Amino acid sequence: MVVAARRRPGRPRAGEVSVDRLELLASAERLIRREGPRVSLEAIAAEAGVTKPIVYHHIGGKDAVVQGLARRLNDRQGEVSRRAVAGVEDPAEAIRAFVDGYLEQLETDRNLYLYVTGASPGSGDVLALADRSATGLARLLVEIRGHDGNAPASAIAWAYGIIGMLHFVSLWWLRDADRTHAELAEQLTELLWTGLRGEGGDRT
Amino acid sequence: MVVAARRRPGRPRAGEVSVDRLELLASAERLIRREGPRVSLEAIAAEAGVTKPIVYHHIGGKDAVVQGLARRLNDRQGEVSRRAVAGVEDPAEAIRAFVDGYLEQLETDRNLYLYVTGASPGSGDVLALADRSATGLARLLVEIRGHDGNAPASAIAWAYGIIGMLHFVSLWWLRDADRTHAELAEQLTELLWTGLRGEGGDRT
DNA sequence: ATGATTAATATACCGCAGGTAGATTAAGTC
DNA sequence: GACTTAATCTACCTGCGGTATATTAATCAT
Repeated sequence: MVVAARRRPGRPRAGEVSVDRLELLASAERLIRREGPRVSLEAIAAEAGVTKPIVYHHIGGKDAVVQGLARRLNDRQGEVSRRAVAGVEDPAEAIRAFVDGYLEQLETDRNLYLYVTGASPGSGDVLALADRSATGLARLLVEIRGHDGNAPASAIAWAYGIIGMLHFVSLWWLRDADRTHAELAEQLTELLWTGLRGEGGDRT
Repeated sequence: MVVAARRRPGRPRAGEVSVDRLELLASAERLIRREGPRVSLEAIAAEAGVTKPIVYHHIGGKDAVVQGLARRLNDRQGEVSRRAVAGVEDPAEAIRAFVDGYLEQLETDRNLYLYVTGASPGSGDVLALADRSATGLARLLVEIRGHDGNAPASAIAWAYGIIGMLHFVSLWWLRDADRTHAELAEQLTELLWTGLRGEGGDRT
């Protein structure tokens, strides 16, 4: 394991650049990708060539690190999904593309995803990182559906529900992967689009 | 805080009853209900009037305790939901009753639920306790839907998805409760039953 | 009876991870 | 050049999960 050379204590000399928040997050991400989701703050600091207090100074506690990584992950995943959906007309097909993009990205960000979602020291930590996605998704839901008249109240509930659904399916799929992301996306889309009622619906 | 009198070290005298697995779990549940989801194993042991190693002897590590409590919680919640659904003909109404029962039970088991779901030391722990529910639900899905021909493969994915959905919505609802469980059940049922497609569906 | 074995317990410790206080070095400033 | 300030490291504290070992008493073999 190649550890970056540690600095001397004390203020760095004039020319030396100091680490910043961004660099720390990038280091954390690199380490997690390489070593898996069970890395300590100390290891993260070491990966950046600094020590724990620096992480606290620039970012904050572990929760803040998780938050920061979650944000990057969210943004990247949002970007992928947005690109996948772009130009797709049929809404069901759009959902399929969205989910498929989500799952495909998940495979490459696997460790990062596990770190971010698996790090719940207290309790309501998993939610904190779902909040951003949820509000965004809720907006989208209101937009595309109008939500049957007057109730955007249900949109936020739906958003959390959908995110939870994707999350759990993701964890399960990452653990015992027994199908391709394309297959899984297809299956999830069916549930999301037509619901448990199925294709039949009101036709009878 | 009334702490049960600790025993003397050594084998208990002839008449004295010894704690068993069931009693330990009951104590843990009682403590969590009273003190919230952030209780240590040591506190759980103390609540039962014993010490940590006893918990390890009778149950196992923390994971085992969580598992045990999760099982009780699952069973109770399953019971409530089963009773709520009994005799309901309309499938959509059955779903609504199921979800409503789930949410109502959640309010009384709040702390326990948070303890069980929030305790993820490593990573894939949340899944472990979802597994039982998921396989059961998957069976149910295959049963009531036949799953459109030949694919029970998607049933398990749907099951994890639905459980994840309920889970996330539950966490969110427990945190910022802004509606009644009846309202939320109604909204979730709409999503689960008709899907994002909505009532319209194939009618056009 | 009495010594050896076994069951059931408590005490005391280990290691790790998150978090923090205080020492350390050098740059800026008057 | 002395003083303040910035940025860093070292060293520690705490809480928790987990375990090794001592302690007590019942049980069993002789």
